[in-house]
Amino acid sequence: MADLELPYDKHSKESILNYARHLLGKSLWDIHPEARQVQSGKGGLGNAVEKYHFGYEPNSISEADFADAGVELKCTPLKRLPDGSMVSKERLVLNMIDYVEESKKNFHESSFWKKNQLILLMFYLHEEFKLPFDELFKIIRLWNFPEADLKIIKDDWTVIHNKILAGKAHELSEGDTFYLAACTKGSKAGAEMREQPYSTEKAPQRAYSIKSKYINSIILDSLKHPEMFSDVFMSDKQRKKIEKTLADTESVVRDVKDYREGESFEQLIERKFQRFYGKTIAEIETELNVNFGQAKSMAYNVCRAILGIKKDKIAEFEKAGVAVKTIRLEQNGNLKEAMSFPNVNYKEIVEEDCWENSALYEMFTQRFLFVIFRKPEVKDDKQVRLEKVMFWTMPVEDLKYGRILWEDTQLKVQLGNYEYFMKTADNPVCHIRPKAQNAADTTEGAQGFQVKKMCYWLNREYVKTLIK
DNA sequence: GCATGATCATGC
DNA sequence: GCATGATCATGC
Repeated sequence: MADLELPYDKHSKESILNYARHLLGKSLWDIHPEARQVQSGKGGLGNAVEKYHFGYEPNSISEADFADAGVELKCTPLKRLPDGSMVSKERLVLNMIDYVEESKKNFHESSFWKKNQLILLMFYLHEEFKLPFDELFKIIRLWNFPEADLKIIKDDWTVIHNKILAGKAHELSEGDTFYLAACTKGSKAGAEMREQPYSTEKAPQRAYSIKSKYINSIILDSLKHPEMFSDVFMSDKQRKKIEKTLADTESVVRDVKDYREGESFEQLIERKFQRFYGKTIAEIETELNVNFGQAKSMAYNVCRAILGIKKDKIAEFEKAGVAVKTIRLEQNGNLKEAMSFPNVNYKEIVEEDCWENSALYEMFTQRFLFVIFRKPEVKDDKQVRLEKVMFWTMPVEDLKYGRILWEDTQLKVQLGNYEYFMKTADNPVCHIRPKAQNAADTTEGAQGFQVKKMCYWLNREYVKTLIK
């Protein structure tokens, strides 16, 4: 198709955006009935939008889709939560990582930066039993990363790059990074392997991706701009809730000048905590003029206070999905308790098709911030001292024990056996134990009858060794 | 009411 | 001291 025939100016990002907006509030089939001839599955919508709406053949070039305007097109699904709000259905998968080629580049030469500096995001609402071609576009906008976020993304890219340079591409994990991640990509997770430059070991094929929590922050931001969305709110109540969420979040770093020379986001956070190491809760409370409140929210409140956040939520932690966890040590350095995680969802686990797509996998591949306290001899809970904080992600070699727990649990739930889940002694990393209000507090099992509530735990000894 | 983070209680 | 079972407390 000759350029002159294109209904937009391919050199102009504004023109491309304006033309994309014809789809806002509509489905592809609504305005391109001729596209009914295609019915391919995954990725089909993106390809069909390129072909039928924008009038060019889908490609797999290393440049952005609209090379002349430097705009990369991405169609990505939203899902509705039970409360009616819309969130990203999944991470946003970008280009494949060629470990060999990428190892030779710096950030600005990287395939990630070349392709994804400016993204035309077209969010459509996923609905069960509907083909994507028939689903409605709800948010359409251009996106480039704000300076403070780009700093974290560069740090993330460097973490991925350094692992490739160290011959450890096979140990990459989504939990290694904050916003930009190396996610597995292929017909079957882990099935397709690729060469890496500094090791003979083959590494699972991975692509750059933006974490779904970060995408959620883009969705929220879009709702501040009426021209970017169509028919998103179901009620005033919901609109107010979103306004509140937007108003209740605050960034740690508002100016990239806050970083010291060569410092990463992670190092900046650790630096801010360091001067409080060894201090009691009461001392930190006095010094910062705050009250940390009760156990459940204490660790997050400590983070907020020390990082200087006045509002409810720490923006960077929300966007990266950092899970803040408290660890309490006895005087001798032993853990007071194992570390608990959300409940086993019996109905869900029997439906999960593989370990990599399981809820437990998602929990265990998060980036964690451990806030570690140590107990003195006195018996006053408030007198625990802040020992240190540390970011952590479960190493790939330990994830296999997560898989063992998941496989064992799924099988037992399928068989209706709710009595003998894996215990501490059965698995070096994780186990399952009851967790309920009381003995009468039960939940529906996969077979429909009421069973005990259980939750996932990281073993006490395991956590002890990893914080050393 | 329920999910979640954390802690208590008991027995070996 | 630790594993295991059970429960408390908070926030939405």
